[in-house]
Amino acid sequence: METKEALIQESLGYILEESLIKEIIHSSQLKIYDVDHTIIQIGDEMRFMPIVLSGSIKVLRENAAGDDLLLYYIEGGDTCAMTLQCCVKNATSEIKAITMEPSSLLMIPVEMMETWMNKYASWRTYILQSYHMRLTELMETVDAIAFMKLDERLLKYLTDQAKLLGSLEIHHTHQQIAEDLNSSRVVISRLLKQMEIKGLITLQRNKIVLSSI
DNA sequence: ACATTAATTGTGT
DNA sequence: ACACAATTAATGT
Repeated sequence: METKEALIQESLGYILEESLIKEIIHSSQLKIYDVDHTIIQIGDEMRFMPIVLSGSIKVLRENAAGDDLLLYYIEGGDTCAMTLQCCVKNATSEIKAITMEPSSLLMIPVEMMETWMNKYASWRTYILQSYHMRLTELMETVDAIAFMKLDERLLKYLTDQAKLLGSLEIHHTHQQIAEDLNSSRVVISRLLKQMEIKGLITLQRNKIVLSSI
């Protein structure tokens, strides 16, 4: 197991200046989570901004009825500046975040955010870039929901997932996929079957294998 | 190794 | 959407 310092240096060392790295090491908390662990639940009080050091997490929105919708993913070295933004206002989370693989996260206390924003140019750039990336991904998701049919969205979901986890195999049940896409299990099963007939994928229990990306 | 049960997936209405 | 059948994995004996 790598030390906290090494992990931080490895993922952020190139982007952030030395003195800031020292401060981060000093005031952050390192958290290690297993796969499918809920890091942030809706209504949680936001006292930390997470930076993903390794692994990846998905961010979902939930409606009043309790249906989920996948918004975007956050990979290693990335952060969710939006988490911070949407939570400064009312201090509770509007979204939930779940690990997609075993992941290590760095928890930055929110009170450090403003201090560092004023103090470090590299931090400002980092946060703004992250913010921009999240917004771009969010727009892509909005486009997908507004303009793509479910079968196209499903294919995009599978390829995104494969790219992110670096494997053609996707270990999800049809039910879990349906939840991410805010659809129903039967519909997903049928669409997947069609894709299998077209030769795009092969189906096994708890596992979908992409023929190609 | 076998039987039982639970979870997942497939299909017709 | 619902109901049910079929298949597969997990567990106990």
